[in-house]
Amino acid sequence: MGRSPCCEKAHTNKGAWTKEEDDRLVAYIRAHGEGCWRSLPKAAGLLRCGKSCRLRWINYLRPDLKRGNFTDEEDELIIKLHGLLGNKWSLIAARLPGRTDNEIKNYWNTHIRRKLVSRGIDPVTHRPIAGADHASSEAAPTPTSVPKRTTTPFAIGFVDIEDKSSSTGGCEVEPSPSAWQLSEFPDLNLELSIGPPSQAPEQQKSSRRQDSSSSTLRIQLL
DNA sequence: AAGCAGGGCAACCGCCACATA
DNA sequence: CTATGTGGCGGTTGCCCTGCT
Repeated sequence: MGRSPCCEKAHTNKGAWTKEEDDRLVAYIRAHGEGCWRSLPKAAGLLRCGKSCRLRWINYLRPDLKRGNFTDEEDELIIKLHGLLGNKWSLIAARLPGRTDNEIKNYWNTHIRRKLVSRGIDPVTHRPIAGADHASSEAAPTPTSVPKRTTTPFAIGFVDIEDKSSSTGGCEVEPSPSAWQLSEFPDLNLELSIGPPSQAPEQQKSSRRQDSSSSTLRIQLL
């Protein structure tokens, strides 16, 4: 049996948001807070899908968004986190206050990817392109080869991850396919632990799931 | 000045995990 | 235990802007 659509597509607007729609959404969320995205559009008088409202709020309207250019420090942090986590944009975004997963994803695809290539580094594997000397390249799985949204194998073999949150077995700590990455960042001192999310309060509130996305991956870069 | 190409970014789509009835 | 609803995530698309010819 098929899933019911998330909204009545026939009666919803699509495409770019207008100023008026933005105002309505912001006003509604200010008055009632986030939550229940499905019913929000109707309650707020918006002809939009709930998902669309959520995305618009999270990626563009949230007051705590930084916007503007990424700093070099942010660049480097993203690169390092990507090396560890792969395309787990939401996890990466959680470590960059004021930045959204969508923003980081776009930034990665447009800027950082090229930056790495120009440095001679493969943006997927974070290893030197071509002539890569690490002959151990025998198909070491890359971070991005992590199966989509299963229990997240953080794939960090050098640290014990204690999973307090998971009801589904939580974070599998697999033999480290990414252990090699440490050698890429000799100056990187990481503290990894699962703990309470240190993200924006409303983000926490709306976070229902107790999987790898909501488990906080505490990474301290020293 | 006009046309074209490429890049950047907002938004959409489809899938998945979890909660709940 | 199963079916269904909802929220969240990552990948992808397509429009718009800018720079180049």
